[in-house]
Parts: sequence; C-alpha cells; structure tokens
Amino acid sequence: MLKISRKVEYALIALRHFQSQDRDKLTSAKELANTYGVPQELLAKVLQRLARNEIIHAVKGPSGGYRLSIDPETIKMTEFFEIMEGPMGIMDCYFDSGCNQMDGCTIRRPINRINDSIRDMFNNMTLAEVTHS
Amino acid sequence: MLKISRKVEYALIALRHFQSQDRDKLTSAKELANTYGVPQELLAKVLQRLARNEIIHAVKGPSGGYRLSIDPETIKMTEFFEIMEGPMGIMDCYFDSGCNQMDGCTIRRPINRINDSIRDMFNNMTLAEVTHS
DNA sequence: TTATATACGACAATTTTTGTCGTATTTATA
DNA sequence: TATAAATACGACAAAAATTGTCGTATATAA
Repeated sequence: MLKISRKVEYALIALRHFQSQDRDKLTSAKELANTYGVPQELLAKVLQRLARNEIIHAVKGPSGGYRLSIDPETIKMTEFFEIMEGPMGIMDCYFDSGCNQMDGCTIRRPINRINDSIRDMFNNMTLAEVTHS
Repeated sequence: MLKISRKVEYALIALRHFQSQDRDKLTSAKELANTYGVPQELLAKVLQRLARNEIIHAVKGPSGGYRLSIDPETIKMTEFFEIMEGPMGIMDCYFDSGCNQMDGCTIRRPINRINDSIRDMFNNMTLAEVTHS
C-alpha cells in the first residue's frame, strides 16, 4: 500500500532534470528516456500529461522538447499527485459514492481520518520542496 | 496511488467491531463476515494475521472466535500497516536495495522526503485514534 | 465422536499497472 | 517544398499485484 506509481516516478525524474538546468533549455522525451534509462513511450505520456496541465511547456517539431512552465513552488503535492493519477483517496468511497454498503459501513470515519491527514500533509508540501536538491 | 488494501479495510472493520463490544466477548470469522458482508475466507486470513501478531487473541473450537488482546492505544498506525501489508515505503528502494539504478538515481532524496513524512505521520497516530467512535 | 472453530498454503480469478504500437499533427531545416 | 524529428493520443498487450477460493490440518466444546 501507499506505493507510488511509475507515472509519478518518471514525472519526478523529469521535473528534477528540468530544475537542474537552464530554465529555457528544451529537452526531448527521447533524450530524457536515454539519459535516465526509462521507457520512452511511457515517459512521453507522462510529459504530455504534465504539459496538458501546464506544469511544463511543450514545443513541437525538430529541436523541440519540454521545459518548465511554472515555478514548482506554486504547485502543491496534492495537485501534482492528482494530475498524475487522478483523485487521491485512500479508498474510492472518499470521492465516489458507488458503494453498496453506504449505510452500515462502520469504517467511513476511520478512513476519512486517515485520508484527511494525508491530504493535509500533501497540501502543505510543494513540488519544489520535494524536488529541490 | 496511496490506496488502502482490502486486508486493511477488513482489519479495520473487525477491530472496530471488537472495540464496540465487551472486551471479553468472542466473535467468529463467520459471524463477522455475515454481519459486514465481506468474504469469509479472506476475512479469516486477516484475523489470523492479526492474531499471529497478537493484536487479537484467538480461541479455537466450537464457540471459539476472536477478541482484542491489546489496547489499541498502544499500536502505532505504522506498525498496524506493516503487520497487514509488510514494509511501508512509497517505493521499494526505501527498503530493498535491489535497484539497478542505485547510482545515477536522481530521485532518491525526493522519494525519501515523501516517505519520511508519511512515516512520521503514521508514527504519531495510534490505532485507537483511527478506530474510536 | 462429531460439529465448529482457527490455521495456513496453494491456486484461480480479477483488476490494476505498466508498457507498446500505430497514426496524426506540428515545424525546423535542408 | 519534402523530409525528418518532435509532440499528441487512443487502443491494445503484457505483466504484476490484489483479491478471492479451496483443501486440508488441528484444536476443542459438547
């Protein structure tokens, strides 16, 4: 439990890379994949997702690539995780309501207590805090 | 990500049940499974694991069953999670060292930052805090 | 002695995660 | 203007993890 996915892993690798170099320099998915030895197609998807959500900026065409488009200080880890993996809840019932045991469920409150603690924690942590050197 | 497993879910259901009734009363796996509509075999395994780790006490034979064997105040959530699911790390490299990228891995420290925060949080949370009414 | 309970390993089914492929679109540059 | 290199993205395949089931052994109350 509480495992991080490859998506998040690859995203952190990429973001750290961007942070470690000149902000304006573009790096392609291929380049990143080769440098860090991760599957290119999957990394590409991760980058596309980051771009769609305007964490990084994409430039098409030859000599294109990606670069940071925001200051990582401004992104909460909660947002980051939810961009990468969708709603962050320790159980789906935290968001969904398609549980057939709604009434009679005795662990709703325990679950929510844990959930809220985790969310609080990540609401008070920025991407910059995590990825800085 | 950060999902809780059925094992943990079922364990919480059971523990909450035990907390809500007379400490000495025994409840069988079958009874619990029927009451809460969860698969009996799986719940049984969860109970066996809790018993092996002396969170609950098992009594064999007809009219046997389980009851709490410790005060939930004394169990940290970290311990509880690790009893149910093994080592709690956001990535396996937090514990294992079988990663082929040990050197050159740039996200070791980010990962560890997140990990430590999560562990801190659950080290400061007892089972009682979670399961109380 | 029998019925009912825990104990537990092996296996099966299901779901989720991870990875791949094909195709379209954009654009720098030869 | 043709080409090559890059992003964009959906559909599918493979692999891994989770969830659930079954069979069998052991203990014990009645």
